Amino acid sequence: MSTPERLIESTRELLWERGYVGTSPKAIQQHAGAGQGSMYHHFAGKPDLALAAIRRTAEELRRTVDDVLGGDGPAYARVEAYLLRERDVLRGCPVGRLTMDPDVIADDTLRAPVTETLDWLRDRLAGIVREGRERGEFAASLDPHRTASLIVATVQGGYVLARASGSPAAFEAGVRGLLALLASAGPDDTTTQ
Amino acid sequence: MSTPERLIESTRELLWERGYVGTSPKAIQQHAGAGQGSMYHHFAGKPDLALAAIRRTAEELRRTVDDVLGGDGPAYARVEAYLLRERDVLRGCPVGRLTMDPDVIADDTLRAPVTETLDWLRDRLAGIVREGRERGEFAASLDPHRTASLIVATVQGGYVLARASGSPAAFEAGVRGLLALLASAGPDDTTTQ
DNA sequence: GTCTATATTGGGATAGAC
DNA sequence: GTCTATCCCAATATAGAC
Repeated sequence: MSTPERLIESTRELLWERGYVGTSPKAIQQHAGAGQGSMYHHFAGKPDLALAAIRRTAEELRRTVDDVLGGDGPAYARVEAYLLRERDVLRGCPVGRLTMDPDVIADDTLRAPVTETLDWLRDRLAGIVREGRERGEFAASLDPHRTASLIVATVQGGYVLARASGSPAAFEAGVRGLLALLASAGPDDTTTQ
Repeated sequence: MSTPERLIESTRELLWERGYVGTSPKAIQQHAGAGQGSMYHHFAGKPDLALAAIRRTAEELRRTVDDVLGGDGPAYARVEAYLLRERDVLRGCPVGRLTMDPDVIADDTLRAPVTETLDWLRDRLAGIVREGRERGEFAASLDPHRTASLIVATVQGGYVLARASGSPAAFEAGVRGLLALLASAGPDDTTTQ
């Protein structure tokens, strides 16, 4: 791998592990096996390198989600596939965790890919819920936007619970709770309001 | 307020705003209007001060939750009250955000109050769901532990969405999505499995 | 209890040689 | 392109005077 590549990949990992504030240029260089001058030759500085790393992580997340959501089965099954997909639960979401980074949130350029990715994810899920509703798989009363927000929040919050308890079980519990409620939101459900 | 008090309160605010990694002793001192020596006279160092701050924040959260959850109305209403309680949404959860702090998670002493608080919160909600189920307010099939995990995850993840988009609306959307599903999980709901 | 002085390491970067 | 030297300031303390 080229030096710029190694620098970006190292930044991605450190950003995931320690966040933006907790990641120093020196740590990146050491992880990448690159010298000081080398890093500053290829990138303007820490924010520039972080931007490249965040963009790539965001792209990768979209591809992964598209893979798991791309089928044409029933809406419930696609949402289920998304929720149950393999994850490195204890590491958390490499995009979502950046929202807790004050210096990322304060910088419009760094923040943009985070905003866009989570917006995209929610809208993608909302489309699937809407489809399911139109096909009569979900109750007509199920709000696609709100339900999609709930799905994304469950995942993001599941990471918080898992990291707090030190176990993926907490993530799993929340996801199972959501799936049970979604399963009960079929078109036959007359109590849904 | 005494100097130790001001130091603890300042640490609480900075921890909430910038996290543990992003909070320096110097910043705390300036925020508290205390000198270097003064801080090290009252506290052993950054971890010691952070522990005092985290413990107090955790206690405060428990009291707040107890206040809103303490009534004796229907289970749904109590959960609703919890979900709709006033929050500083864009600041996020002062306890939950610490799970994204690598130095907190790596230190058992700092991490303990975080683990305990989120465990306690989930168990408290599980108890309410269980009560509601026993009273016939919720479907018998509703799993208390999983549902409680879902509720906590929705809130924690709602903060992520809100901070990503820069608006509390995203938090609200997820919560509304959850409330709609919970409302449909009454005892009459025969589709719940 | 609080202050100032001092110390070590790291953060984040620029300059210029090779 | 990469390396080393250098810079300045912040992070996180300790020591000892007041």
